[in-house]
Amino acid sequence: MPELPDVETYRKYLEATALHKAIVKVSVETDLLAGVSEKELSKTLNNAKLENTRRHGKHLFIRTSKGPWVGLHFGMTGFLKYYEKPEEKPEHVRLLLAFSNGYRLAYDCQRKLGAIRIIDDPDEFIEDNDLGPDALADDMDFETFRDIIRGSRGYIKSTLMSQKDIAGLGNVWSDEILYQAGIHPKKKIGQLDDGQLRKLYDTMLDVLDKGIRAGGDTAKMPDGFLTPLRGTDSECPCGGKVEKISVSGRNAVYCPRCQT
DNA sequence: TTCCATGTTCCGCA
DNA sequence: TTGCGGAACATGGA
Repeated sequence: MPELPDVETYRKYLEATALHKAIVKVSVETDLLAGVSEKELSKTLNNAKLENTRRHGKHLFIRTSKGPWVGLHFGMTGFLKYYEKPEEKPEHVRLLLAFSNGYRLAYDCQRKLGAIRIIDDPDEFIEDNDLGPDALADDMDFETFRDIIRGSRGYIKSTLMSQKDIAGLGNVWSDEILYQAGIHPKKKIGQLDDGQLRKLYDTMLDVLDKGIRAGGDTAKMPDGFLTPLRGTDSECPCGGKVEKISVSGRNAVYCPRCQT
């Protein structure tokens, strides 16, 4: 479920498990390679170590001891798993690193919508791909947020989800933020006043923080949150029914009573 | 069997 | 020309 809270969780997981260990073997599924050959990837990773990580939006960057970074994007179904016993291997492994201590790190991606890259400079990558500032970046203050949102004209949900505007929010967490802020997903940006944008900004930071603390697990969010109610015919605490509508081709889940 | 999915990219229309 | 909304994409589970 890789939006910002999930990718941040994978980043911490990788930092806690797979750093500073010599890589002795690399296997990769070539379909997911983006702008890099299998040979180049192997050359960069073999006998190298993973030194540190960085996240921008839904992208995870891992610096190797040889200099270049490995860039991982998780698509809709990607995740990381670190394990020792071969029988713990997950089902759709697309990149597998074996370390000298016998453990392995798997990048799993069932639907192949993720990507594996070699990146010389993450900042350059962010610029080349027109990614907006990360939703949790230090310099994402309210004024910056407001100016970014005001620079767009469509539905508020679409703008929140646009990685070119703000990087990190996807379908599920944008729904949660709008729900907590009491704003209808199909509200046009021109219809929102600064007070509502302020509320949206505060809510975004709060929801992402709680999402990260839950390890990105939408089912584990406490009462009063929308994410555990997705997909079911559920009732909002207000007593109304949670509904689904299409916004820019995505499923938006919301409460028509609480969100106007 | 058909539909649907938490991702991005691309095309057509205002 | 630019930006937005929707379709398309790949894969497999319900």
